[in-house]
Amino acid sequence: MAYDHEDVEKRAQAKWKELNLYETDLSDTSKEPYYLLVEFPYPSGDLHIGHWYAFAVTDIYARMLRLRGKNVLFPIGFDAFGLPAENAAIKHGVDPKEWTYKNIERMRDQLTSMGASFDWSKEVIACDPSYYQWTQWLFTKLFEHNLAERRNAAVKWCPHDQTVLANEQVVDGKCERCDTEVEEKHLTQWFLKITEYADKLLAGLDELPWREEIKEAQRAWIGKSEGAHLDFVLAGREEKIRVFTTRPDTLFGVTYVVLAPEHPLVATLLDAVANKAEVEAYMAATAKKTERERSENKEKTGVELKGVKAVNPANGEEIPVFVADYVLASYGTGAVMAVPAHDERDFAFADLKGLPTKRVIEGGDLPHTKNGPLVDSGEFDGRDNEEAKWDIVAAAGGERATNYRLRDWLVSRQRYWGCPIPIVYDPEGKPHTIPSEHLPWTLPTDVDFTPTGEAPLASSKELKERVTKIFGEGWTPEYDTLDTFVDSSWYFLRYLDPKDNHDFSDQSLMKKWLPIDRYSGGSEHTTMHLLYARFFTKALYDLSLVPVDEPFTERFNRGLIMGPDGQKMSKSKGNVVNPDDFVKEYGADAVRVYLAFIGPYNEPGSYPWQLDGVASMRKFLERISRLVERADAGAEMSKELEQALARASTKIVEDGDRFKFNTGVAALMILVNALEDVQVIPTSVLRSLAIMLAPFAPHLAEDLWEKLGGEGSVHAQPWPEAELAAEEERTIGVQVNGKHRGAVTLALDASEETAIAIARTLPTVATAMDGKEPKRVIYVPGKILNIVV
RNA sequence: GCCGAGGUGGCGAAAUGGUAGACGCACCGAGCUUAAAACUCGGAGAUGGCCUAAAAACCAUCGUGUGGGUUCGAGCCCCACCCUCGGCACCA
Repeated sequence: MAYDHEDVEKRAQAKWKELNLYETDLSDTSKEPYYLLVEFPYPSGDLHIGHWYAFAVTDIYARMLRLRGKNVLFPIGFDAFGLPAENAAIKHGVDPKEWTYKNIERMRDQLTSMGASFDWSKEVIACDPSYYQWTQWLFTKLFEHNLAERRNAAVKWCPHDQTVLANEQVVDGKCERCDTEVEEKHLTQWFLKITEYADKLLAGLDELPWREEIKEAQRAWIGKSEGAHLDFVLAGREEKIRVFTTRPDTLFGVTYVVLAPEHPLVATLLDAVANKAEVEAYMAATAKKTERERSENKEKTGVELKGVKAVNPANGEEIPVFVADYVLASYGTGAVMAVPAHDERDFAFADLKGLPTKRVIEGGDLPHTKNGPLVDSGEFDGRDNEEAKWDIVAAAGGERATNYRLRDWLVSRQRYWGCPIPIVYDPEGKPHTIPSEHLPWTLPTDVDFTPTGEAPLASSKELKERVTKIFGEGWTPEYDTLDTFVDSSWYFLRYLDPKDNHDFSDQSLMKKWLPIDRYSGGSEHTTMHLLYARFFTKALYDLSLVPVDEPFTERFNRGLIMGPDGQKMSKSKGNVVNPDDFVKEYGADAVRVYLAFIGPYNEPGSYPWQLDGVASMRKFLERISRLVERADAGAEMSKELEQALARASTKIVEDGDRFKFNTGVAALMILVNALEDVQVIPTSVLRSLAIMLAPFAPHLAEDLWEKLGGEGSVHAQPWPEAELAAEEERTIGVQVNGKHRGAVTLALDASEETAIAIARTLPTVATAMDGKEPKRVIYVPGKILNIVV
């Protein structure tokens, strides 16, 4: 009794479109607003299994919330700037814009065909001038408030993609996109000052009810360290070396000082050192190494600056100064005080160079990194190291300092298909924002896409002429474009007012709809997009442009769908599952139900795609359609049926709110199993079943609703709020001496005496009691009876 | 190394401190069928016992990574350890 899923799907989708079911009236005040967000996709052109898992399962929740009477905003858009379009342009000579919009059109169809209930009227497309105009406007606001800055810095460069990258886009020293080893370059680039928000980003996490692993990953990424700045004067010279340390308590144990090879003082001191040639050779050698090579080579290297001595501010001791690449120029002050007795790295280096080790904290073997009483530390001897820490800093003339691992966000890219940075340079080379009347500052089309390391926009004649015409002779354009993560840092604000030509969003709607109730996405964005979006929101909040300082109340990172072999899907392993094949054979609904059933959605686990899984869900759906043929309007509603319905309804709602759709589906199966034992089923029961099925299998549910004579759409019905009747009796376990010995069914108000009497009739209980009388009885009505003899 | 999340049948998994393994996959048996598919019914943690022609039912012991502990009672709480996954890592 197979149903024709293609026909059912086509009819249902046409019906929803005609009824305009999913367009959210944002100003509606009769229902409680709920903003459900899922990360907008890059329009790669084809929906893979990951897209299905992301959108179809989130859609189940959107539909469930609507049935439960919420005014649900469930928008969609496209993160449409980015490299693949440009690469297609380079490879096949197509227009990146055309390529992108063609893909968007295709993906709209695919998303509709999975039965996703997106509100397409709110669609945003990041590469559309009506959108990027406001990306540009927001950038100018950040620039005006000194949160965007152009400066020269050591940056990561991807030689394959021919562009700089943000720190967050470098994974294990490789480009996140193309896996190419990144290089370090010194370039003048645009940065957003996310580090100014490091503390706020950290503090905000404490209040968020997110899973600990997401919060911890962000905390680790921000990497706050509290310590002190201390100055080591150079003996007989003007200069001093400023170090950052988290262990000022060990100051008396410093036996040498180390500068990073890139530290500016190294060059200054070069003429003063006795071994200039050796130092220069070392600097040249380290300059050739990537940061990754340096950190992978645990064997430390370095040379002494002979003839130079630093003075320990605590005791006036003169100690040697080294240049070594185990000290990073980019962290702290680029210089450290070395305490071999209480730091593993310094210990290793001192060991290598035969440098002295001086213990200042009592305790175990060296290097000893734990706390303890101070020794050999002058007036501080005997005090607890932690307790004396700040007194030592004060005595040494230092000051408290905090350092972050987080770096400012590098946002300029030497690529074409991105949002043009809304900046022009005056004849002196000073940057100016482009006034809002000239926004959108459109992306020129007369460019050469071939990557040369030079930004493609530099080849545009039109752009240069445009700048000259508007700003005058001698003014020049900015040629870089923005990182696409800038586009995606605020798209969720635009959904509230996507067509507004006068503002980036609507203030009163933001007040009503923000923060976003629930944001569903991938764990790969934990320290990228999710951090950037929080930063943007906080910055815009401080500029009074948005009413909230955290964008997302709840965040769920979904798991990963693996190949049938349990391995990550990849073409080279040949284990890639194409959802289209399954949709064609079993229907979109079966694939949706399978994805919901595969495992909990609230945990970032990984689930293998079982080849028989979708088929079994299809069978389940067919069993439901067969049930519907047994509908009888005159059949009597029994108490058992009512309870079965109530149990399913309650369970699905509870589990849905926890993003546990697997047990929700199971609850539905239990109900269906029970209904199969009933000869004639009241129509009202089956209608309730159709409504509860609707979030999971929206097309079939619509079809069944019609067959059951329901009015309108099943998706516009109220959730069946059957009430769970108070139970009268329950089967509970009986234990003797804490060991399970059987089960008895008891009235919930049965007395302890009754419970014991009935339990004793069980042979297993009687045997276990061995004729003895109970010494103690634990009886929790409805839960357990434990007889201790 | 540090931080976080986990570890339950052949597989995906379920269980507010109270009958561990719901629900499903795969599997086994039976029915329907000329046959198969589909469908329907039933079974199933392991080991042993009892009864048998054989099975079921029934009974016992063991069983949620390992070892301890708290508790009348632990998959769940506490301590130590092992393993898997994720994050950070020469960050001073």
